[in-house]
Amino acid sequence: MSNATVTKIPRPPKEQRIETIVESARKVFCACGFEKGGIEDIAKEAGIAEGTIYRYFDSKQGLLNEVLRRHYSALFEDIQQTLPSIKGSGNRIRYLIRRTLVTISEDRSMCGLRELYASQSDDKLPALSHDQNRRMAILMANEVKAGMKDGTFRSDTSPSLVCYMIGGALELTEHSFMRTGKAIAIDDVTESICRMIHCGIDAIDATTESLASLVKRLGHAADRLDPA
Amino acid sequence: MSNATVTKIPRPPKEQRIETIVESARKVFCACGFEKGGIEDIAKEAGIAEGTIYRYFDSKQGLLNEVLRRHYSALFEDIQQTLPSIKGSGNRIRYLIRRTLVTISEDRSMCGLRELYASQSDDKLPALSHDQNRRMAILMANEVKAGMKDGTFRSDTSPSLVCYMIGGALELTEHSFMRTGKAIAIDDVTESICRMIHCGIDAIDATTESLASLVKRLGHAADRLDPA
DNA sequence: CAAAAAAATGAGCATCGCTCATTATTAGAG
DNA sequence: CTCTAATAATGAGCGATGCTCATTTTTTTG
Repeated sequence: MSNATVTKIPRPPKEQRIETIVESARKVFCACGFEKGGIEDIAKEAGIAEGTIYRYFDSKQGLLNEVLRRHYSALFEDIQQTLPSIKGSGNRIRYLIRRTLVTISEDRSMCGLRELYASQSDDKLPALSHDQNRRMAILMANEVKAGMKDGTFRSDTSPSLVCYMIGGALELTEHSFMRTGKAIAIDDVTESICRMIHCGIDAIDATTESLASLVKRLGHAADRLDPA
Repeated sequence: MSNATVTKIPRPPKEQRIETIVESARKVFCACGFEKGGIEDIAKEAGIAEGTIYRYFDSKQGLLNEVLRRHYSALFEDIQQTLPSIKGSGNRIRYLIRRTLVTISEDRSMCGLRELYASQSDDKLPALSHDQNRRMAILMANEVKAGMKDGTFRSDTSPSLVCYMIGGALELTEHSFMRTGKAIAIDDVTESICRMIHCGIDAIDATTESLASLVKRLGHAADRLDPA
């Protein structure tokens, strides 16, 4: 078969092959979802045989793991670079909330995978998505703890529960985005969540500011009427 | 084959057959999970052929739908009976939170299904679990709106976001319960969530104290100015 | 009782993740 | 370069499973 027109295509190095496979998997998963995106499709997209994929990955799930790992590692690198430059627990929490919303907005198809993924970990692997969620939760919990320590936050606060609430708000906003496709009002949502965290929903007769001044004025008035 | 020992077993009525199938499905799903619980297992458990199941249900997913629908319909009937007897938006929200936590604690295996289910609705049916979550969200949102209307809550609150936060806290508490199996401190969690909703996490000890003392002093002052 | 309708059956289809014997390519030694 | 061993790639096919449908069994109707 030494036909003159046949040019031998040298095998790409291992690294590049993995790159091709992961990128093909990402495309297929994003386009079809995890369940419907078959190994066959990924192999075709990558221009290789199915079996080759299994030389580099244990399973379809493992392939998804890698796709998501790469996606998240970029996000976390970004966060870890930015976070130290922000001062104040409250501001850092606000940043984490906002940054997450930006990520959700940026990549709708990937979010679909993430959602699917989070629940898939029935009893199989310690799912990567959980790890990433936990990582984010840890970052937030640290900020809450820091805030409790320096007196910014109440000391009887449960950091994990606060994170659950923030996480829940983000997750359900994501859900809603996935379903409706309606753009997320990032700044509005961020501020709403922050306000909620900081002040709750109870009505205070006046705003906090005027309450403070009211306390002062009433204090003065009381001083005159009833000097301590 | 008219053997004397063979007794003809009459076919059960349609209703009872469905009952048997759904109950068998519940058992199998709870024991093995949705993925690993095969139609074959359900058929065996029910003592019928696989094909018979498909006379009454379109698909395995449809069968799970019915299992969950029945589970939730009992919960919601209970809630709808109890809710009107509770006065005050805040108290009704507290009840909804607590009732959900009780449900989660009561039925761990069912929760596993619910979780799985919530995410499975990639683009298939409008998943039932979402419907139920939405139903609960609507109940809560109504309470938040009522509270905003009667002045209990701030008027710039976003009802849906509040529900997202509560829902998130509940869902992640559920997650944690599912993973660790550690009992949920129902009352503690309920109170933490409620406190968070009402007051946020900001430290206000100073304000609260001064408000309390202020009230006292104002009371004294008022006594002098306007002796009863 | 006979015929028609309804219910139940289970062998088998289709799909899909995954394996492994076979083939192709590369690397290293002489 | 040639021969050989190691490595990579292939794709037919296996096993599992949700689901179908021609056939059989039971019930209802006249």
